[in-house]
Amino acid sequence: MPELPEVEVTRRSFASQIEGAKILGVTMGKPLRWPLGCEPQSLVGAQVQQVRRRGKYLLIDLDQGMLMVHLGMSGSLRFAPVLPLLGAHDHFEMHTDKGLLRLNDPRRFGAVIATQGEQDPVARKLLDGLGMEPLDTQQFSWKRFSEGLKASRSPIKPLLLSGKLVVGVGNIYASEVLFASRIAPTLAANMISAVKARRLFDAIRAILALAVERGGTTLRDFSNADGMPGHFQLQAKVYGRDGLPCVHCGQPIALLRQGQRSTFYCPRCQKA
DNA sequence: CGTGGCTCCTGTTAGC
DNA sequence: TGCTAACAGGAGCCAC
Repeated sequence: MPELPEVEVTRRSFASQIEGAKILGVTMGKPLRWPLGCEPQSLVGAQVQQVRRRGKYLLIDLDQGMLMVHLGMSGSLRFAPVLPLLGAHDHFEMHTDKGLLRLNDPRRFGAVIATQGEQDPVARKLLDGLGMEPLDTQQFSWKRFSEGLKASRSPIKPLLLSGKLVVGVGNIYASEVLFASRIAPTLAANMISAVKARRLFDAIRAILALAVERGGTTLRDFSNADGMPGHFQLQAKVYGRDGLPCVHCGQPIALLRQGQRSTFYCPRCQKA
């Protein structure tokens, strides 16, 4: 469900509300991808300082330590003064003096991890090696991006998904940005022309920024921490549209598998 | 080291 | 209608 825009929209929807909150209690449901890493009770008394994001991780800074939250494939956060009774898929809840923060995650690929901070070995293992932040104009530079492409012989679609060059581009947006820049998903990164690489660089920034601005994509059931669905009907131009006519040329959209993930593209518009 | 395949888990949908 | 299999927005891990 959540790619960078959805994670960022979630962050913005509760960050300022939870700032300064004191933790009063923590409840865990079924196991998530990783254990919390500490006794839930040991978090009681800590104070939330700010909520940041790195890639698809939400980083909740505490006066002592840092919570890392990942939404995995099916996770969503809610933050509110009062919430309904815990449901079968609510696996983490943090009670604070400003409200309840709750993670609902049916598939449990998500995680909440308590660390000592960004230098904690557990945090470093997950954060080190992440690529550039595409919405950070300082960090996401054309120079580094084009050099990164030249350094890899991987097909471009799985490279985008890997997060090693640029973070936050998930399976939907990967297909969409490649369609927008008219690049075949199977093309080796180092074989992409400068013109196409520049289009891809621009498309990643533009499409992700627009998605954030519009409140994220609600393909199935995304909603932010206020419970509001996204309004970015990304009118996915290729994702999920196999067999349907390309919005640009009318040719049927094709579907292929790359690394166990579906890729959608137009065989005519996106030639190598 | 880079790359590709497998894996975790549950819910929904496509196909017979 | 009902069962079964395939597939789903992520990404770490392990074997080549």
